[in-house]
Amino acid sequence: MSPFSGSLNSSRMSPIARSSGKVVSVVPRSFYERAPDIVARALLGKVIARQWKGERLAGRIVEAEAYFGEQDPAAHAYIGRTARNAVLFGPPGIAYVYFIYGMYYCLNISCEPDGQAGCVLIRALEPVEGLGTMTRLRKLPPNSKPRLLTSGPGRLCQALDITRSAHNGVDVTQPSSALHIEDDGYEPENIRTTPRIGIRHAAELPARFLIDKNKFVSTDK
DNA sequence: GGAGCGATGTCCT
DNA sequence: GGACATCGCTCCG
Repeated sequence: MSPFSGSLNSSRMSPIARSSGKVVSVVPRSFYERAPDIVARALLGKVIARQWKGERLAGRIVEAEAYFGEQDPAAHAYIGRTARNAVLFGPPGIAYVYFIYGMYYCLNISCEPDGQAGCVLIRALEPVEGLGTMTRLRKLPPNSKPRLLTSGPGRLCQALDITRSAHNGVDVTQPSSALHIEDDGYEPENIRTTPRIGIRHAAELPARFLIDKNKFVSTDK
């Protein structure tokens, strides 16, 4: 299977790089203007790119969860609009970063049209570029297993130095953003759907998507 | 390898 | 004052 099928004839995506014959485009806002479960599934295989102090850090999305709007008891939007979750009610394609358990950040991308809440939680990446820097940001010893870098929502934010103060509200559809999402044409072969994990409310909903047999997912279950 | 648990800041009632 | 979309460390087998 060609890793390049998918984006070549997509005129809606503006190419931002053509190194080594590979067409890389930023994922456009219209991509996110859909239901969270559609977007979560479609985000698998896309690349999160982080410009960090002149260096490029990147990882491929291998696991994501959908959170629906005000009718989803597990979603932050469930309680209605507050200062904390305001991003969720705004336009699609914006990073929603929040602080959890007193020590970790989690990265979400807002979905649905402007005015409608909904988002996708990025749960795991396969690290692609800048593994050495990721290892240091994670405070892991050199030569640690790559899977420890970004296999989990808190871990990947630490590995990419993603924080609420720096990244909540960032537009990930702009190539110039220090945090944006790219499509390099990769298409995952087998996508598996499971219940969401790590939550107490509405946990039975099958809204977690992962690339089957990928060793960088947070857990196989 | 799996279950149990503590650490710790922010938001909302 | 409690909940929390986590992680890494113990302790036990």
